[in-house]
Amino acid sequence: MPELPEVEVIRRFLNRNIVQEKIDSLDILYDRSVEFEGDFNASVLCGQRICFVDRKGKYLHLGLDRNDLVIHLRMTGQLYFEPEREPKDHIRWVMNFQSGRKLYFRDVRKFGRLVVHPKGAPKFCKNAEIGFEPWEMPLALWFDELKTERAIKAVLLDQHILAGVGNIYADEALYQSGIHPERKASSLDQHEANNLLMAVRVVMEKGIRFGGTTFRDYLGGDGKKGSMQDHLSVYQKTGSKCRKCSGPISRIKVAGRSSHFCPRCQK
DNA sequence: CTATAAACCTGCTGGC
DNA sequence: TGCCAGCAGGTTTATA
Repeated sequence: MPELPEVEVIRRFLNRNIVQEKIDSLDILYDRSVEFEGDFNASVLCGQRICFVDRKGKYLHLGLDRNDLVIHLRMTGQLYFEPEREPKDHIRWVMNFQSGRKLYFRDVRKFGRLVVHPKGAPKFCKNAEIGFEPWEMPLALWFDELKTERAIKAVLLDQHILAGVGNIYADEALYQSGIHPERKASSLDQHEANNLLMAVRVVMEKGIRFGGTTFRDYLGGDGKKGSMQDHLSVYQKTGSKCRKCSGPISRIKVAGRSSHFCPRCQK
């Protein structure tokens, strides 16, 4: 579900709401939704304070006194307090704070994970380092990463290169910069590469500003839907008119994902 | 190195 | 109304 902008909206919510809170307990309702990187269990969290709420790409990183928590919402994960006005089915874990507040994790498809790490620099991706935030990626390195035969969209979606780009914002950034999703990454010149990275930054800033994109499950931590879906140009707009040339938006499969683009504006 | 599929899961939609 | 295929914002692993 959520890409960088949606996770950032949730991060800001958590940052306002759970920093300095002390954990009392973690109730695990579905075992596989929680993993432990080390020889301990949920009871280690008791009494620990939330020191900070950070984010790397689509991963949330909660720093505790003696552990680090990494949360990935995958496709349908949601985090919120006060479930009386939210669905109360599909809850996978509940974090109880000593203040009495409860943070709920709801996840219909059960792909999301809370991973408890020992204190230190937690690993986000499984077998490799996670890539740069779009705003921190150096232009020269970005251009270097494009020296591959892969489709440009596959590179955009690769979390080891850029962190946080998913299917929606990849399609939007490619549209904004006039680049066809199937173009070989190595065929982009310096100018196109720069434009594309700038487009990623702009479209993500816009996504954050509008509170994220809600097609089905996404909710900000306050339980509110985002409105970025009303400001998209191509994603999920197959057949409707291109904003630039009025031609129909196409949909094809690239890198195993459905991809939406304007055949006339994106070469 | 790259590309594709499958696995992990459930629910919704559209066609017949 | 019922059934079934296909699809969904993601990541990892296996296979070609």
